[in-house]
Amino acid sequence: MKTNFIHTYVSVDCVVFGFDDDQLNILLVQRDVDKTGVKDLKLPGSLIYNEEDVDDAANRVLFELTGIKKMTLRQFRCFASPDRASDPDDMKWLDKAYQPNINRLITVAYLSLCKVDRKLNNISKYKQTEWCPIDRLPQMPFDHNQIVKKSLTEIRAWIERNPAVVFELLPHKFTISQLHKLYEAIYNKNIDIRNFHKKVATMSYVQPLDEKQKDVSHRAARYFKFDKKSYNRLKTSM
Amino acid sequence: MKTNFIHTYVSVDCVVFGFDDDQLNILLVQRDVDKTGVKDLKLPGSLIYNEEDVDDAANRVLFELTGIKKMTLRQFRCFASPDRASDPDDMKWLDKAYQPNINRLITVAYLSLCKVDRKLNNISKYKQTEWCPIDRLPQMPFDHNQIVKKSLTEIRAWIERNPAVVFELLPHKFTISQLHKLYEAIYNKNIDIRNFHKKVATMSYVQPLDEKQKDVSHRAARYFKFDKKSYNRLKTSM
DNA sequence: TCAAAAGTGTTCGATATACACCCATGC
DNA sequence: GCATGGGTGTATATCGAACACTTTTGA
Repeated sequence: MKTNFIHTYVSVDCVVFGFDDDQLNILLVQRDVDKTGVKDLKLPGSLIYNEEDVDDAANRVLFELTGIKKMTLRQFRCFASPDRASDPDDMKWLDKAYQPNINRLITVAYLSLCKVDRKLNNISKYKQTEWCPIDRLPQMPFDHNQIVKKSLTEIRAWIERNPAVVFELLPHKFTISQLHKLYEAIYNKNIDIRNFHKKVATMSYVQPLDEKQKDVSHRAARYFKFDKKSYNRLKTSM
Repeated sequence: MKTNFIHTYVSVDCVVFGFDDDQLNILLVQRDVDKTGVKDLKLPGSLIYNEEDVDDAANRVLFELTGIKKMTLRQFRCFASPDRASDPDDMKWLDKAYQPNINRLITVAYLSLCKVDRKLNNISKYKQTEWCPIDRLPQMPFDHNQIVKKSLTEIRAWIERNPAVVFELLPHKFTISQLHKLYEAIYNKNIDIRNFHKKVATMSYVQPLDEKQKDVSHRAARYFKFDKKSYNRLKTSM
């Protein structure tokens, strides 16, 4: 019997999106090797445990990263190129962070969404976490840049299938303007604000509150909320 | 250093769709254990090799199955539940087919498409392959039934992103009626034939041939072909 | 009174849906 | 001539895109 079947470690890596009223950001962590002055950022991730499903592993990584128990997440691809972990620096880091002689590493990539103003309970092993604008990402280890690139097309497909997820990126109370800017950032194009108002008006699950902005030097905008129940009612009736 | 990280084999499993002018079918293979009279069908798949990417492994499985070098395929999900390979029969089979003591197995699932009338060059290790209608699937080992279920929603998403792939399920020459039935099977609903004709007429890449059906006991239908060049021109101009 | 962002309606074209009859062929 | 499936057109509804001005507020 051949024994040249792969026998390997498997990891999960998470691309966590956040939105800061201006652009999309991704949450990166600092790799805990000794510093040489250069920043050394990567996607948060972990090898998975023996009795752990990949979804559970992704949830664990996100919990360690943010302190949030059940974050919305979505698996989007397995990356398994034989040479994805062949850079000497990356291999050295694997030796140190996990164990020696990990010659190959398969990873399962996840998308997740997080409010950027959320206090991140950095329970974790990570020295430092950092929101990084998607158009100014550093060079990252392994194939993390490629994973992020792929995640950008996936997030759109996700939102089209499930429009509720965008609200994970906004505060509980938000203005139409915030939602508008978020859509513009995700689709990377201008969206006519008048048509956008109409579109939102047809979403029964985006509901106006009585509350308005305060202390703004212009007309105060109304706050809206996302109503999960209305959304579910709508979706189950289809 | 903890050593309770998973260190495991990884497989690929392929859900190959075919269309027989009536319904969608999936290509299953017979598991080569000694028979007890009961059919024992599963998704075609394989452990992956040391120096092999998962996409390459899926291509290899499909080649061994059909004799076709580069089939259209699409990765859609990693299945990694810790107990997906815990059924005693399944474990016994793994022992025999691969090697002993595979206590856990992670699989990466792929979609692929194949013309059912294609001569399958069964190059392979498989005793027997069988097209099986999707609404009459047998009980399969591991979580293969779950994988197939998930694949049904994925195939729709795939076609919406890339309408060219449906033609992989039809002969090179096909009638509008065949295409119509195929769409009805994929979406599992009736589609008005007059509106369907109009829709097809807007697809510049579906082109009429001079040829018509022969020896049919009704008005002969015109054959059409899918023109890849027109399709690519259209897609790159968008 | 000015600056800055909020909020609002109409028109047009494209696309999707609903719906019914005549045509060609083999038997 | 009849059964079988092939092929066609029109009317309506819906959706998305284009487009500009008035309102509110604080400074």
